[in-house]
Amino acid sequence: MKIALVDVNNCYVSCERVFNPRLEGKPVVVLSNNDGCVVARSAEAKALRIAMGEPWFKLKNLANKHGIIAHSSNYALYADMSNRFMSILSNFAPHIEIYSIDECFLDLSGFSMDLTEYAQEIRKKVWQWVGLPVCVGIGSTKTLSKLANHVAKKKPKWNGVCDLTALPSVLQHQLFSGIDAGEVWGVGRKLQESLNAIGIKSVLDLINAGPVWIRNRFSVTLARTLSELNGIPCIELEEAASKHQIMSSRSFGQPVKTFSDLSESITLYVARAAEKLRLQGSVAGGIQVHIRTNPFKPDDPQYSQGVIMPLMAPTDDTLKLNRAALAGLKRIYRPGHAYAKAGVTLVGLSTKHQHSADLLTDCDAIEKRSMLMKTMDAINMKYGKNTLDPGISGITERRAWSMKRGNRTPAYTTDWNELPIALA
DNA sequence: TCTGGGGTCCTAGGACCC
DNA sequence: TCTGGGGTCCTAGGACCC
Repeated sequence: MKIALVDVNNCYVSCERVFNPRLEGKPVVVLSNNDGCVVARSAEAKALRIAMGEPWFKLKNLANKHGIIAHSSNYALYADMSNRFMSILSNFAPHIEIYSIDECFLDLSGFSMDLTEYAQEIRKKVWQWVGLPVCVGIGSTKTLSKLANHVAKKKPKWNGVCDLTALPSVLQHQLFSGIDAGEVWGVGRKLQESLNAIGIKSVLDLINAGPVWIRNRFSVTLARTLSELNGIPCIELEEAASKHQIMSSRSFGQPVKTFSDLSESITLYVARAAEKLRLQGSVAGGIQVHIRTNPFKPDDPQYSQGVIMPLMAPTDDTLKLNRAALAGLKRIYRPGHAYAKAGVTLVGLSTKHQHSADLLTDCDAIEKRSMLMKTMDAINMKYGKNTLDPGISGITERRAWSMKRGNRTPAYTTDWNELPIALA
């Protein structure tokens, strides 16, 4: 097997730079919803040692001192850029797996040409067509291709492409002895700490550990990772798999106290989640509702609760899902708390047509409802999100709980009203 | 003042059954 | 008085990923 991982460098910052070249060469960060914390950093910002996930309010001083430019996140723009990026990649391999908004695995098994040259061609094409800088890692398993991508990104001498399959194993081991085990895909902070404590520091140390011992001391997951590092594929390439659960949740722009404000927000999240559900042709067997206070305010009374509401029959109907969600909210809502976040998760998903109607099912009513949902989705697709929502979700301008996004750039590519206009 | 959102997988432990 | 052992299923929670 030969797998390439193509990954956009500093994705959100790079997307912003496509439309605003003045950001070039400057420290730039993109913030999460509510302008809460840093989710993307330019190379210049990384050089200032700004960490991923750092709360923005803690960086205000540093920002003033170095002229750091912060943008609110603009997901409509990033999603559209991502689609263009993926569609370019699909021309370079028979099978691809879109792994995240900025990463894609390509199956290059059986390709006999010089893969480093091929990967450079990919980089060139993506740069020419959408203006995004990417790096490419190639390995005989997904885990190795991720590791190769890390090398391509961090070490300039590789010039953006690292093909481990073309590297003799002596040199591979030399390379791996200089990389922390924590950089491996699947080894997070906790695992890295435990591994370090028993003397496994580098990727090479991990490769040399016994698989049985790792399985017993840790977990099957880490044992699988170890096999992958040794070139034995354990993680398949998955093309367009359906989601097993669909979540929609948000932190509020300001604390929310009343049941009615909470139910407005829940209704909106149900609408978003149900739309995704219908898009992938699934139905949900249940809906989970969760609410919580702000854990960063330990002096406030804390409350965090969720409940799963099973449905009589699996459905993709926004209004039925919403009825269940609000009944769940009623169960877990406690007055007197300042809620910071709420959300819903659709669970027990299955393919829509797997379900046969029973004697009590009113097929006519279902058919009518299904038309209503299709119409709603079509209108929202054409005129923008939230054009049509269930009445209870509140009027946009009056929502006390809406997000803060102070520095959002226009939706350059997805909204007619925000197209960039070239000034002659 | 101000700390994201959306996923997957595994494990432990309780309920229940025979 | 003495009160097993093995299996399945479900859920909550943790760890990880981007």
